[in-house]
Amino acid sequence: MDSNGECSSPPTLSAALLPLFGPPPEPLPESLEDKLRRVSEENRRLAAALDAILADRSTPRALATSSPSRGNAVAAAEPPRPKVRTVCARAEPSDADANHLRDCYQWRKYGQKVTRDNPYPRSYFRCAYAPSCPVKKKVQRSADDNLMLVATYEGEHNHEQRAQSEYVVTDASTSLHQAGSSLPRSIISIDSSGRKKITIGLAADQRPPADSNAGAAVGEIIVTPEFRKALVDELVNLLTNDSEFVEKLASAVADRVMERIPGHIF
DNA sequence: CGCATTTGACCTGCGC
DNA sequence: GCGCAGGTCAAATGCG
Repeated sequence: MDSNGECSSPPTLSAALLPLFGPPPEPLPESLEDKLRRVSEENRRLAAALDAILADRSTPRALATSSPSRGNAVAAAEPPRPKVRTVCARAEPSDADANHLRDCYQWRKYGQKVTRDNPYPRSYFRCAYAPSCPVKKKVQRSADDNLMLVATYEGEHNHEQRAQSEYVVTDASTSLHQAGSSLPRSIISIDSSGRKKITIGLAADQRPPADSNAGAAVGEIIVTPEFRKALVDELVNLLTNDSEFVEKLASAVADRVMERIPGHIF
């Protein structure tokens, strides 16, 4: 799948999922109620998929069994290193002087430093929720764009996330080069009970108004193409091995086809 | 008063 | 060994 969301590979499950991530082939008359029901159903399926992915990541043995040759070799040859990942986020203009990236964890700042290659100070944070949590976070504004925050996370949390939050996940190229457009965007939200919800295909102006969680921190995370590809790969890998999902998908496709047959009576 | 943040000092790793 | 840069510590400070 390329950066435009188009897929040039032979028909696979990922190709079958394409309608979930892109516009429908042709607009069908659909009431708001129908749309809400359809999106809710997609939410439910994707939430289950994400839960499975996260559960899989938290169990190294499961990863080792899914790719035995690579996983075992790496584990045997290299000492455990803290996992490092980088996230870019666009800060609100009103927060132009702030140097903090809000997310679903609680952080305590323990240092700040001006680095050589960047005029903006780098802030150092530790996870404040669990004293034993080894995760650290570095946040620094981009030297090129002072509204772009670059956060580097080291390590993995050994506890559940605590605060509720909602992220608007966008494609890097989209938000950098087509800012202001109404392209479909995905929303991943995590409520206080730890349940994840993904809403696919709703542009910003189509999203439902904020509910009782309006006070929650909202950050815009720009997903790099590498992260996006890894996420898609993992989703495809997981869903391909989920016979129940494949069965339900086939059933849903069949229903959709039947809907389009002229004269079909519901 | 307690907690989070600030900030200068100190520590550590790396290149020369 | 020395200097530099990044990372961390801890006392001072601010705020609710």
